[in-house]
Amino acid sequence: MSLEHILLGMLREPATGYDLGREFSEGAQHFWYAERSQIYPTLGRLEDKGWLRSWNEPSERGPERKVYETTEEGLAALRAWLRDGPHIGRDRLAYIAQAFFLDALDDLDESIRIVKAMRGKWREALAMLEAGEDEVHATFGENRDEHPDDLVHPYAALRMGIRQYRAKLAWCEETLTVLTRRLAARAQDETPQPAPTEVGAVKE
Amino acid sequence: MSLEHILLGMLREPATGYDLGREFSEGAQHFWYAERSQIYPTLGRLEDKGWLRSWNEPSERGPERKVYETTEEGLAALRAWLRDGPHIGRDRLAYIAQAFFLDALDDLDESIRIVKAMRGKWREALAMLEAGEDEVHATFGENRDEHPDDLVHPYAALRMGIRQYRAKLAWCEETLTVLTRRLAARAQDETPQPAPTEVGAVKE
DNA sequence: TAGGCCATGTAATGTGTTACATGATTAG
DNA sequence: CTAATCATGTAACACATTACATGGCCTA
Repeated sequence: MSLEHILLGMLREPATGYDLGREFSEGAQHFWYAERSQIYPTLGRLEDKGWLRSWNEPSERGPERKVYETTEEGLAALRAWLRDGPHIGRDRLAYIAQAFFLDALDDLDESIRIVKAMRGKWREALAMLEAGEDEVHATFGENRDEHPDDLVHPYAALRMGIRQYRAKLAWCEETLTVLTRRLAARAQDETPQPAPTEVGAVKE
Repeated sequence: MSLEHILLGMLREPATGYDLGREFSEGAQHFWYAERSQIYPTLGRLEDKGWLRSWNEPSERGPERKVYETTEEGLAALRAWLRDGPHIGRDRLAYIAQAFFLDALDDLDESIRIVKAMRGKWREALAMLEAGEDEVHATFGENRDEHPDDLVHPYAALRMGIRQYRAKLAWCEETLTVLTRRLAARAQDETPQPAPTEVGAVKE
């Protein structure tokens, strides 16, 4: 199960279930998301297995905080999961499915509207990741050879997110070009030709 | 629910649950996957809603085939789903999580091994999509303005897949370069220096 | 005093996977 | 005769979402 291992990875630094939920929803972790209602029971299970330990701490405001931390056994489990090879699941990408079936609308204006909406969402997501990258550059410089050891992998993960969103955005531009040209061509077809010249011969 | 709408889209051409399952597992649909054990009950529900109709046909070999087809109401539901804006779910990408937490191994050779394994899988996936693209080019030419109308959206979906995999592969190369350089630098650090020259002053 | 954030969780429901059950036909 | 492919499905389990419950403290 992936969420378990992701929590093990995150809890090498102690945190509460609430903290983890916030990290997910603030997009600190662009590669995963979980609701708190899923996080709390999972933390309980991991503690039962001995992969996490926990203790209580008073909160500045609000109720007591239950702080968790990965144990040695938990770290071993995380390492086993990492060494187990890439966990590439089958993609379920509803937005590509939408692109695929968009001809059901038979309305290029609608298609264009939807692709532009995608572009808007992905631009926002990319901006967030690029802000993270800028911060890294400002702090440690642009030369990756000089980044501290423990930044290498998190930074690589960030780069993956950036590359993926850029690819999506490039696709939006490519697709908008194609759709717009087609729309223009169709508009022209429907315009009554002032002088048919010799094109008429090819008709049907 | 996405699977329902994807089946509605696919069943504009009549097919059986078995056929749909084969399309998913043969990668004809690179953006979605479902087991037959999920497909059959979903088809039943869609028929109850009146979004699909079905009839039986004898099979060439094997038991009777139950063929489904999208109804007018089903098509309307599909269109509503398409017009509803982009369905961009929160990503759950275990492989990026692995990249992120890989420092837990503290072993660059292992990191490199895992990134190479990712590259291998994605190369295969890309090759399949590119083969599909080649086929399109061979049949309809490379100029998208001249593709038939009903190919436009499926082809755009294919392009998205290709761009995504290319981005992943570019990331693999970038990451392998960084990791290899770092490995080399570390090996050099650990090699006993034959003549420390004046670098010794900076130690600690 | 109302709403937001802190902080814990449970319950019900929805979605997806794995394992199992059944049985015909065909190719090796 | 064995295995693969065709073809249907159910059942048990695992994972994820939405809604609900509780209550203190802080700010506007």
